[in-house]
Amino acid sequence: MANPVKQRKANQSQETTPLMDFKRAEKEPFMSMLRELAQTYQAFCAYDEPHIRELGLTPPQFDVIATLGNTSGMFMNQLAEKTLVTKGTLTGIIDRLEQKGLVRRKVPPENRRCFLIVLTPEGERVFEDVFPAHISYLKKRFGQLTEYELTHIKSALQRLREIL
Amino acid sequence: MANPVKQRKANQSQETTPLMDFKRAEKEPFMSMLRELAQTYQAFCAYDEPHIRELGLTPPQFDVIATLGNTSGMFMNQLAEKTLVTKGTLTGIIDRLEQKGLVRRKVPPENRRCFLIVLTPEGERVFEDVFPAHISYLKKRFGQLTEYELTHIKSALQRLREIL
DNA sequence: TATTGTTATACTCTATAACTATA
DNA sequence: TATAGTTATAGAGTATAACAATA
Repeated sequence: MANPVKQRKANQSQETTPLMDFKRAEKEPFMSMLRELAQTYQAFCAYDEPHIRELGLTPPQFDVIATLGNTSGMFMNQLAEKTLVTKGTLTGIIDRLEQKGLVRRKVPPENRRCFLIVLTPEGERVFEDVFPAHISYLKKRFGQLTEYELTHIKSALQRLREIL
Repeated sequence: MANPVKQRKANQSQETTPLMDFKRAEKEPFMSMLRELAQTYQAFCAYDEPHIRELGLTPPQFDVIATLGNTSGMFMNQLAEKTLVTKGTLTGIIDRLEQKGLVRRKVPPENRRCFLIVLTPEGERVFEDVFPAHISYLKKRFGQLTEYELTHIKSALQRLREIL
């Protein structure tokens, strides 16, 4: 899990949604707003993801740990629904987390078709230790926002999600 | 390029940033705002991407076409910077677009180390035809927003990006 | 027969590092 | 030597479909 040094020059992240440079788009007033959404989210990921990867986790893996934290476990199908991946994909993610010793598949006696996925003690430790650290990391930036600004931004985003 | 029917039950998209279910997070006021950001962006992708894929393109491929449209071509390094991928990754993306006949590598005589990537006539056609179609598709949803709402949302996002 | 999850298959993207060709 | 881009390598995620085991 060597600390990767990216070759890219830009200060940026993973996925790019194609709203960046479509000039005709300017005719539509909503396009500049959507471009702003994409850029803002990408800027957030560019800040967020390297810290997650330093912890030796990928974003989907982190998501699974976060989802399992403070629960008594979840079944594959529940977990897939929560984390928005298909069951086949989740199998691979859980496999890798199991290899890392962070989760465990438990077969419940009452229904031996399914697995209850639970955090191992090591997984709990990650959830307890590493997550607060990540939040502190985020706080460095987002702590700057006033409560008023936060509410404001949040309600703008909610309005946007509403129509989707 | 068969029309894929996703197995997932949830109405959702690709990548999930791990901000969904981390309960301790609630202690920090900014966390709910960040969760809203992630959910809103994901909801957008869930709406946006299937339409792009119906056109036979992946999001990064669409991004390249969009970036090349209305230009006289760009070099690999410029294109990599614009689309925020590394040069090695871009090679593969351009390869696949070339296979599809949408872009072409032109060797400029004055510097034979580099390639000018240009849209083929077919690529132009995609840019001219398919993009407006995609915008109409987006308009179905975002056309609902008033100009006042748009400005409001956009400035909220800008404020957020400012601190990143 | 229906449900749960795995496996098989295939593809795209991601990144780094070593390499080739040109300058 | 420096630059532009490819190639090699490796790994993660994505999806679908076929399958096995259980119910």
